[in-house]
Amino acid sequence: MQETPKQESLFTAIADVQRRKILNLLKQGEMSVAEIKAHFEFSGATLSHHLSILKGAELIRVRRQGQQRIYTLNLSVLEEMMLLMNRLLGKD
Amino acid sequence: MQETPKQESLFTAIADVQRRKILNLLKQGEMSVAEIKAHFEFSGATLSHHLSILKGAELIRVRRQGQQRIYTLNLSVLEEMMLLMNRLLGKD
DNA sequence: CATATATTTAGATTATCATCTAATTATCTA
DNA sequence: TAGATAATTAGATGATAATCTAAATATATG
Repeated sequence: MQETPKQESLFTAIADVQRRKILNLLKQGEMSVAEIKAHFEFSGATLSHHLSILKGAELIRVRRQGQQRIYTLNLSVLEEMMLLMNRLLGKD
Repeated sequence: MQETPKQESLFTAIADVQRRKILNLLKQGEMSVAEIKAHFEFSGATLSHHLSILKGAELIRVRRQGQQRIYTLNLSVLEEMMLLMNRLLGKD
């Protein structure tokens, strides 16, 4: 069974430890970039980069609220990710 | 919850598409290096490199059989991997 | 409208990683 | 034991990715 670019992007997205930390953080609930940033050492530009990769993989969603951007986990893609993992690792 | 080096190595191991293909291939059953190699374009040295990363993550096991080395999936670590994914992505 | 705040984008740098060829190790067999 | 076969290891190279600073964009507010 062939792997799609979208699936590829999921594996790439979770390959980085900082991005996994961001995902974990967002399990607490939606957060602005500044709120997320408060949990990390790296620059805002780097955070923006990671968020864009997570968003590209559709693991998170954004909405605008004034001058802030609020990020949330995208649960449906998380579920798809689990299916993918099952397929990669499972016996079917 | 803190991520261990072993868990880190699992995410790194599945990050590469070729390694994911190797895992998929081994779902068919155990194989020697030469048998695995027959499915890919890259050199034996590169294959050896990928196998060593998968082995480092304990996703596969090796045993010797004459001058060959036979690789098999390590199902217990695959299950652990699923738990990890659940924890990363799940709601708990 | 000018300035402040929030975030992203551009461009450069550095580190990591996949890959290669050549050399090495280990095993088998004539 | 010499030569052949199987696989790994060493060392180098090129590509990709994480990170930074500086600049740009967008929004809010005095």
